[in-house]
Amino acid sequence: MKRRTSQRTALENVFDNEDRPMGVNEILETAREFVGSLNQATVYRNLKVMVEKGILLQISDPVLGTLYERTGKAHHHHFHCRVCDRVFELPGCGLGKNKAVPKGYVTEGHEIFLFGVCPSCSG
Amino acid sequence: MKRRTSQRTALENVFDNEDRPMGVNEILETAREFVGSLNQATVYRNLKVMVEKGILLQISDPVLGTLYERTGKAHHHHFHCRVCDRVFELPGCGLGKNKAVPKGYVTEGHEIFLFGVCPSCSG
DNA sequence: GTCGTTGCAAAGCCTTTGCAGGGAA
DNA sequence: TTCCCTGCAAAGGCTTTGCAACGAC
Repeated sequence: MKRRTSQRTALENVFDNEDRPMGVNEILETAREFVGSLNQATVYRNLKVMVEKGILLQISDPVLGTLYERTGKAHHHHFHCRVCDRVFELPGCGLGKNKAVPKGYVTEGHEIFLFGVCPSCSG
Repeated sequence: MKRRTSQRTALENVFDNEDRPMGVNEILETAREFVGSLNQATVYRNLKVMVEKGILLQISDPVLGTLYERTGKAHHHHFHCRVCDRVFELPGCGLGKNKAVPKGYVTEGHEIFLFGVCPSCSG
């Protein structure tokens, strides 16, 4: 990732415009609004690089699979709407101090996924 | 799922002997100890049926992908050991009452994944 | 004997990779 | 001009599906 190309700028634009984890397909289609010829392989390659560089975070949705989001945000978790199948970021962390695990387990991190209906779909 | 075959018995044995979510490959290899000729496609087909019947639960590990576990257990969450890459079930739920979500979100369920080192690997 | 099940192979996704041409510096 | 990056197509995993043979009942 040493050269600035229109493809990479397109990908960054996508994440600038949508503050929400997205899958490869959505990223690809949105990015093509900027660079019509954008290829899937290029997207995969760049997403990988951006994750390694620490610009993006890879998360795993139980239904949608791999999603990508910008790093640098406050600790948060994810909400999957079963109606529109979009994932949203929820501020804060509902994990109580009783997240205590059984003796012998050493916890280093956690990921929480909530399921339900989002405001747009329940309103 | 109307006929009892040796293949299905083998699959049930696997879940009887290991109280831990497992991936297709591990399930297949373990089940082959009972039925050597067991085919991958058969495993996929039967796991699917068992999930539909409510015997098994399908969960999604961020690293390992799809895993299967027996249903009917108390509410619990999962712990992924980064050393041995096995997943364990942790009793109870550390999600506090402040799992309150922003206005407009309707929560119907949740899934928690903890990451770290398990007793066998940290001891 | 029926017809649900299995094994095998082919096909379908999603993701990665090899390669030659194209473009940033 | 250099050589990083892209597009294209082929190849790799994982999972599903079509089909003929098998076997539970």
